[in-house]
Amino acid sequence: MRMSEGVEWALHSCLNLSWIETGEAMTAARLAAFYDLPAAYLNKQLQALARAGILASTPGPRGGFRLARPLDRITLMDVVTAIEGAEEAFRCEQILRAGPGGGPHVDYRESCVISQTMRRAELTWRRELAGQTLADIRDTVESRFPGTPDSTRAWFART
Amino acid sequence: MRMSEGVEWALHSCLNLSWIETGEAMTAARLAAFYDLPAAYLNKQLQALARAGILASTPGPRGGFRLARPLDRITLMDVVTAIEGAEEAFRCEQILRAGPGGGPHVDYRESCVISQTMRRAELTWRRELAGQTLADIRDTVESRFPGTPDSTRAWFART
DNA sequence: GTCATTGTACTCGGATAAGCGGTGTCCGAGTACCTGGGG
DNA sequence: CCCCAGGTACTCGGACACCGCTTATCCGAGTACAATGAC
Repeated sequence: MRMSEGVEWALHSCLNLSWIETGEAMTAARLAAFYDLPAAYLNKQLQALARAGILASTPGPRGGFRLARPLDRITLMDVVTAIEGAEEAFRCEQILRAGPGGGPHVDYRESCVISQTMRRAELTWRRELAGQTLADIRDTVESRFPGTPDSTRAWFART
Repeated sequence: MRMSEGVEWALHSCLNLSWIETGEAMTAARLAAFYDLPAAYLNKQLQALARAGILASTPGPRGGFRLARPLDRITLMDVVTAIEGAEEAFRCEQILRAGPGGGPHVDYRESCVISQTMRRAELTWRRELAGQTLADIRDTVESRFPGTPDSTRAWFART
């Protein structure tokens, strides 16, 4: 059970977008160059964020990606869902249905105690992710590493 | 990000093992027949549980699998770890290292705020899983569906 | 000088291949039981 | 009748194919800008 590494890329790229905010769009290629990532593949992930309404994209020259809304309205859950999809990690295949007392019209995702418990546990995780916004992350970073915004801006201005 | 379906099989099989407890071992084939699962593949999952010390296995005639310890000492986390492995879902690839201010000797799994937050969220999930034992599940099932232990025993006695 | 038109370069966007882990299967090592014969 | 040896059937255990998803790449659609020429 492993989460796509695109999630990490997306989170870092959103933070970078917030630090270089100039009203201008930033291309996927430049965002990729910052961490030496494959540009076309990062582009694919950013597309997913755009489809989810987290980023806004504009094609053509002077085009690229921008944040579609402020960081305090983007939760970690939003980003994870955009990249990974909305499906849960534990999926009850309802094997009880094939068992002795199994009926074809029972929804075992609801009635199976194992399914309930696993989903409840996963829900606490999702709630934790939904409770953290990218603004929280940004604030913590700026508090611990105050030079980050400036140096990031400088890097993108230089290249 | 999807969890192996073997986790579901393993959890249900452990409960069944607790209900048919007779001092005798139960073969993977019979456990698989209960839910109409591929026997050889379920066997593979049970092997993982045995390696993790959750089940005890004995080969040969009259062989099979038994619970290695009581259900109240088997947590959901134990089973998930046995099947899925101990690695975390979110793995910080330390892309900050390749960035402008990145140093080769910094452990970004520890210092990166994104990594910290993602891991903390995942930890709440793991803690939830570790706080639930299979005995809790069994008690809830027996409370809601009192006939389950008997009917399960009966099915295995019949076949 | 101003405007329209054409051409060009650049960006996202989705369609298209490679790699890898989960899924599924198979046969061998080892063990308990059964069978047959001897004491 | 009891004991022992050999054979047999059964189980786990790990090695071996298969498949779908993640990873990675490429080219086309569309747009803004620049260059060019007409007015």
